[in-house]
Amino acid sequence: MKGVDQEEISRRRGIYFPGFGIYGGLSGLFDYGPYGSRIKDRVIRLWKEMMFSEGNVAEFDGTTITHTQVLKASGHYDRFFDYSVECTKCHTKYRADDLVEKAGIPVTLNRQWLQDRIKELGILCEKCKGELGEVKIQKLMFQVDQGEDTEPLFLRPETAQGMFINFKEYYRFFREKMPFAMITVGRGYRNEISPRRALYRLREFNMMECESFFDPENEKWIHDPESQIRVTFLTREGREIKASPLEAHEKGVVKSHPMAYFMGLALRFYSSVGIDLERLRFRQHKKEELSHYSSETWDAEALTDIGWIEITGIAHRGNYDLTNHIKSSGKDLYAQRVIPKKEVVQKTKEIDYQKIKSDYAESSAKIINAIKEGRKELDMDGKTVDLAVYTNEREEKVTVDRENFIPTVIEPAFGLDRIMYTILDHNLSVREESGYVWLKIPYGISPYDAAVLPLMNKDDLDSRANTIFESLLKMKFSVLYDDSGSIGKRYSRYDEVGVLYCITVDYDSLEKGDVTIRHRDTREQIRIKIDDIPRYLGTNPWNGKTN
RNA sequence: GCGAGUGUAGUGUAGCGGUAGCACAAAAGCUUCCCAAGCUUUUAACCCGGGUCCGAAUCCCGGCACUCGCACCA
Repeated sequence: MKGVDQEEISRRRGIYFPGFGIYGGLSGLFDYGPYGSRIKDRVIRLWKEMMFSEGNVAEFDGTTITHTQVLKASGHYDRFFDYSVECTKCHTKYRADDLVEKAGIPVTLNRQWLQDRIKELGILCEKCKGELGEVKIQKLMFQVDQGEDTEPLFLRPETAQGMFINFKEYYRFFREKMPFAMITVGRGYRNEISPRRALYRLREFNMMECESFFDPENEKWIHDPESQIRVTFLTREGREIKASPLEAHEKGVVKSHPMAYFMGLALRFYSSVGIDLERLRFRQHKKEELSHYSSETWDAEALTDIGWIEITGIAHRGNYDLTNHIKSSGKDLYAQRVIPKKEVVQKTKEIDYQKIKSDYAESSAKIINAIKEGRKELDMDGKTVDLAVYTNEREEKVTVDRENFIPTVIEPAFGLDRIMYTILDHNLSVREESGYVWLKIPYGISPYDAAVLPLMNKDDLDSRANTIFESLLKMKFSVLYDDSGSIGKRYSRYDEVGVLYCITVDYDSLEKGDVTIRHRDTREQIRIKIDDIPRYLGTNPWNGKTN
């Protein structure tokens, strides 16, 4: 929003601010203050409600410290190091492994190795042909040390993995029926090289992620995508179309049905937290942009004062993660589907332990291992032994009505901090004539339900207002009490942090037992009975609509 | 991480060798019965660490942070 400095207001009013201020700060780390924390909590609550309304959705809450094997299987571990090298002349920076790869050599991810190859091959700066400097390592995940001789652990770079490694738990929870989805809200950590722009790029950040699991033969969500809300879709070919998620899917722009479905869900969510859909688009990732695991990815991007920013990524992860965790752990993370009954001949190989023992009493273990490795023959003391002799094939007829498959996964991942940034950007409003600033967020994410204000701090107005305040608190409303400064100044105070209602106790209140209730956006007031206050909070009595 | 620039009360700023002004905000009081009013009073700052100098917020060096470019962004 032009003319409003979001960061200035956020610092001043305790929405968010840079972390560790008294010690000079630490880049990429921000804290949410009293108002920001409440807004954030309510955004999370709305998101969860939205997701849970699907019925076949459950929640997961996992640890942030992560087993190293998980990250090795997920592919994060190999990208753990970024090898960079810089031109000593023009200071252009390159990825060392990219340069070596371009020279046509298979890359080993090792600092010294890369350094040696660059020297050996005489690789120079692509721009100015200057000499390249030292290969430097940038760690992209935060490491946690356990002890001296143990492997380090890592803080998770995304929340998703917990939803894959425990797949079987969820599969049982949903009584082995697909599709279903798991959601989680939590923190992730990435050691960004240059965190910048307030909440945009953080090193510790909040995510709201969902992993939905499908039988690849029936990759459809249980409901159809949104058909009413239309937004811009920007395809990987650069085509722009205005469509609802349903239309986008039917036209083949968005290939995946569930992906289109989650786009609609995202749109309803954005709308409920006050993000302007006129300043929102879905942008498809180009081929070279796709993550190591994804075949189709769409980002929801919002237009803010710092340009188009990604606030949600909806990625088709295929069966990448589960496949790798099956390989890496050796555990069964398969789902099963029911198929028509059929008889199949099952061939099983049995190792004839008795025969091995009688032929090779001493070195039977060698033979057995070779067979288990699937080898056909083995050299024993210069003689070639035919291993087939030691196995018996057995054929068995069995009835089968189930088969294994690895579910495919579609992941809508919402960046909470960026969503907060966008909400503030889209809702901080200025009155042109006076420069008056107010935050026009929906009631659902307003940090407090209302502020209770005595018109003046005397004549019993304050004690009456305080009684109302206390009783609203008892009824579990989140309210504030404020008797300091002129009434106008107090209205302004709560307008600026998005509190929708101000309840004012004036002289008439003392006689009639009523109060005025003021709406933030219209500044209109009406008089209502004190007992009616709870009924009015959350509604808009000025036009009969709810907020 | 590199290059350039910038760090002064909660916020926005002035001062640029003689230890800091202003505005808004906040607090106490007066005033005012409804949209950042006024008056009085008060609280409150030179990013951190070295160096030069009789004396440093000011000059120099290092760090940290921010802004803008470059690079990075699983």
